Formats: sequence, C-alpha cells, structure tokens
Amino acid sequence: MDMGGPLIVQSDMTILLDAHDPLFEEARVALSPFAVLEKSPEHMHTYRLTPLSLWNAASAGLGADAIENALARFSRYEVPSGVIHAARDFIARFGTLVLHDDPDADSTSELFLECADPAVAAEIAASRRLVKYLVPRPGGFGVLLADRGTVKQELIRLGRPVRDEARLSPGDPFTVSLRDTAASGSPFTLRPYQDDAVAAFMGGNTPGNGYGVIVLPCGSGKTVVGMAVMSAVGRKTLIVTTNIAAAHQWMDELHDKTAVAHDDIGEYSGERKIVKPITVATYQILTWRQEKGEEFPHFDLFRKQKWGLVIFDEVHLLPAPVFRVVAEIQAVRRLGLTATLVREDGHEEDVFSLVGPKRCDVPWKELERRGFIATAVCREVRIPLPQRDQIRYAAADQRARIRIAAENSRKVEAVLELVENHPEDRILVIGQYLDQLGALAQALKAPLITGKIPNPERERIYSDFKSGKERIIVVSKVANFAVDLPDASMAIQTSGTFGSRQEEAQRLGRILRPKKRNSYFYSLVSLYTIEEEFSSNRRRFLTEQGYRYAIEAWDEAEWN
DNA sequence: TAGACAGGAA
DNA sequence: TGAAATCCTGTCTA
Repeated sequence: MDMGGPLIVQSDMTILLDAHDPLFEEARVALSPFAVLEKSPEHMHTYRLTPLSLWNAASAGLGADAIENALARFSRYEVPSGVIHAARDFIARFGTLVLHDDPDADSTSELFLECADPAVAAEIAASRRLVKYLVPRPGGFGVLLADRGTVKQELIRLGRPVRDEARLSPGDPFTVSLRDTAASGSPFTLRPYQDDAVAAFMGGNTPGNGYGVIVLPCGSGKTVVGMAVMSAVGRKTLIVTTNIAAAHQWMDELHDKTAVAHDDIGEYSGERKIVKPITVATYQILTWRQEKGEEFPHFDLFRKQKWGLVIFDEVHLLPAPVFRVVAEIQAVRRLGLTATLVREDGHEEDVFSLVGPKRCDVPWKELERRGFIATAVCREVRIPLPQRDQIRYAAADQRARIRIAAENSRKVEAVLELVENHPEDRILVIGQYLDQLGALAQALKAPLITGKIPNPERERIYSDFKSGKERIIVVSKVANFAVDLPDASMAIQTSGTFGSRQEEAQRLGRILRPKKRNSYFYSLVSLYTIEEEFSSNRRRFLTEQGYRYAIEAWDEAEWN
C-alpha cells in the first residue's frame, strides 16, 4: 500500500530517499543520525543502516523506538519487519556489555565486563581471540586494565560493542583558562554549537563520557572546541596533528586564546622534541621508526607525562600503528576531532572502540542557516571529451582512462569561461595532476602552488591573493593539507582523488568563511567517463550534509 | 646553529 | 588503481 512518504525501506537494510518528494529535507534530517548515505545520484538517494551507524545513534541516546518512528513516519510502504528487528537488535547490543571498575576488591583484575545475557556471555567465552584476556565470573568477565582497549576492539569485531564506563585516570592537573579577549585583540567567546560540543563530550557526571569524537565542519573552529575541552578537563594535554603547519596553528591558537604561558607549550616534531604540560606532536613522528618491523621509538611520548587528555586532530586520518598505542591508553581521556568521520580503510570500528563513539555532529547546513559559515552553491559541470580523446579513452585501460578523463583539455576552456563569468569572486582552481595545473596556470596567467614550491614563495603568493593583487590561484593537492591557504569565495575543482569524500569536504571548506554573498563550488567532470562515478562518490558527503548539486552540461549551461 | 637538500616511508 | 605531498633523519655547507 502506498502511503506517500519519501522513504522506501528495504529488507537488505538499505533505505531509498526520493529527492523530489516534498518531505525530502525533513526525512533527510531524521535519517542522518542513524543511517549512512551510500549513493546520491539525481533522483533517488540510498542510505544504509549499518551496525556502526546504529551504535553511534545508540551512544548518543537515540533509542530503537525513535528510529522505528522516524522510519514509519516517512516510509512510503510498510517498513519490513526484518529491518525493524535488526535495528532493534543492533541498538540493544550497545549497552548489553558494560565495562566497569571491578566492584570486587579481592579480584586480581581491575575491570569487570558486565554481561547480563548468558547467551552473549557464552558467545564471548567461545571466542578464541578473546578468551585469553577474560576471566569468567558470575554475570560477566574480569578484565585487566592493560587489556581494556584490545578487549573492546576484539568485541566490536564480534559485533558486540562495549559501553565503557570504567574510571578514567585523571592525569596531572594543569590549568588552561580561556581568555575573554584574544591576545590578538578580538573578543573571544564560544559559539553556542561549540558549547554544546564541549558539553556533549564532557557529559556532565554521566559515567562513560570524557572520551569520544566530535564532528565539526572545516572552518567552524575545531581548535576552539579542543581548547574549551582542555579548559574543562584542566589536565596536562597531548595534541596530535597531521602535519607541522597544523601543529603550529594549534600552538598559535593556544597562545592567542588561552592564558597558558609560552613556556608551558611544547612542540614534539622532527625539528624540536620539547615535552611540556601542553605538547603538540605530529602523527608522523609517532609512527617513525628506523626500519620496518622495529619498535616505534617515539611512542614513549605517551608516557613522558601523566597526560589527562589526548586530542587527536583529524581523527579520521589516525594512522594504523597509532591505534596500538591508543588501545593501551584507554584510561586517558581522549578527544577525536574531524570534519568527516568516514575512512575508506575499514578502521572506522577502531576509531569507535578505541577513541570512542561520536558525541556530537553539527550538520553544515545548520551552521549555514545560523550564519557561521557561508552559503555555498554547488554545481557539477559535465564536459565532453574532445573527439580525439574520446577515441583514446575508448581504447585505453582503466588506469589510462582515469588520467585522460581528468586531464580533459576542454576543462581549460570551461575554467576560463567560469572565471570570466565570476568577475567579483576570488577563485581557487584546485586539481590533481601537475601537468594540467601548469596548463591552467598558464592560461589563466595565475600563480601555481604545488608541493615543490618552497614555503617563503607560497607565503608571498598567499599574501598577494589576500591583498587582492592576484584574483586567482591554482593549487595542487597541497590544498588538502595546507592550513594556511587563504579563503576564497569560489573554488573550481578540475580533478580529484578516486572520489574521496574527505577531499571534497576539505575543498568546499576553503570557501565557507562567512561573507555577504554566496560562495560557489564548481566541480568539472568529463562526460561519459569514469569521472562521473568518482564524482558521484565524492558528492555523497556533501549530499549527506544537505547540499544540493546542480548538474549541468557544459554546452547548455547558463552561467551567472 | 641554521638552512638546504637528498632519500626513504606510508 | 597511481600521483602527489608530507615529514622524518642524516649530511653537508656556511
């Protein structure tokens, strides 16, 4: 029976969402806390209920009834009962296993894994990988403190998430007070959503909080949230970042917005190895080792102070070896910060069980509505290949096809036309292949920034762009890493990496600093090529955040 | 002591 | 899937 809603819930746990339905937007908002977006072509978006998406919902307090109601409310047809049962089962799994401090003072293990369900206990006891870490006891298992992370990791592989309510070690006290007025002179207060994020992370006196992941858009002040958490925790803090520039930015922000003395903030990198009550390090120094197979000499950093808080910046990039040390430090409060919690390498479960569940997630559109980030208009422009390349493309193997499609020479014409049609905008042209970028830079008579350009030269170009001397700059993949890349009002993406959602989000983030006018995000895609697939994958993230892509064919496009 | 650069890693 | 960027250490120069 057709009940007329925008959702079609199918028994394979996928959910189709009709993009043209009047209730589309409402249904999307209702769905996003507990389902992940899988595909988002023009007419019908596909979501999926996954164990992890349901556990994140459960850890945020969303119950099975709320999920069932949301599905029923927007569903076009009757929701298959199997889906409801499966969702209920997964939601119920979160909370079946609870890790406590051991109430039995005589016990040799410090922790107690409570398991009320004998069937689940039997299932766990039968796992060969788990049994060596567990001491069977009435109502659960004894667990050694040292095995806390490994046990959680193994259990989630069995499909059994653990609610970890065991004590966190406080670490050494260290006061971090936020200034009312930044050292740079501008007044400084937390925005409402930043306050909310800190509260969600700290969780009042709820046991089992004080660790987890906060998801916030690029440019919405993740470091500010980090500093507010540091201030709330009031302990020695280790911050780990993806690169040195990000590490310096953290240090600058700390100097600017907190009252912590310069001498109490240290940098632990290849260049300097200074450990202070507040220490900022890079992932790369932590995972450096002389030779494969040897130990990681810099893992010691985690033990050099009694840290009370570890912050993992861009937690979606946490390198695999670091998970090992994170498994060991389960008693330390830890905060993961990211703009997109997606990883394409299957380590999402490790982030969930070792860093913690998602505590807070602010949709980009929400911030846009409240004026904290700019309104962005996203357009995908489909450009045919020149005739001769169409023939080359048809004859090429997969690898060559990617390159031919990406380097479509007519993209240069399209970029020129776009630039001409947006005389008011400051434009970043972002691409993947250096040859193509070189050609674009030449055609646009604009400076080109690649990884080879030394830092002083980059800074000169940035300042020319900021001052308005240059209206356009062409950038390579450095745009994905450079934290100091100036903000623009328009970005043109000429090619991207295998449809990476993370990259798309990062690039859009470049144009979201609030301004009076709209920002524009153009993505150039070669028509009838593999790029259309990549692009549909990349679009997923932004669609999930509520952005709508207008898809246009180049020849008919009406620019404005 | 700083910088520039090469080579390796993931 | 491959290209590109990064960071680390070590060595050389001034």
